[in-house]
Amino acid sequence: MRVKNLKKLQKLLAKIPRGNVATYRTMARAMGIPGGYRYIGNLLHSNPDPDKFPCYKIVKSNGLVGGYAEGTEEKIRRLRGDGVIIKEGKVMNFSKCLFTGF
DNA sequence: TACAGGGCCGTAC
DNA sequence: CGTACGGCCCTGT
Repeated sequence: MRVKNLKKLQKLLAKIPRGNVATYRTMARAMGIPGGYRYIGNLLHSNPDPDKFPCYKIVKSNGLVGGYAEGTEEKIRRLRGDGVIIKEGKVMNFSKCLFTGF
């Protein structure tokens, strides 16, 4: 099992402050895979432990929440629970909520 | 062990 | 505004 990247991603997610979000592109870049944003989605899709793996903190680079294994609405719900304002399926104040401190 | 396909995207046309 | 394709690693057969 090459869960190395998975763990890395998890660590990066843990670095995201409450109320902030990151994009697939950013995460991929932070992992050293600039063009692997799609791969990130793949990892998250096979998310082994949703509870310890806040993948909902990852949104599309255009601010849209994007998809979610358990449903987009659930994702939005969790984001709101983190203090992120979601409207019409997209993150409000996206630039502000976006965390790039990797 | 090898091959082929997949995925919560992004960018370009 | 909508469609098509691209490049990345993992999973399953």
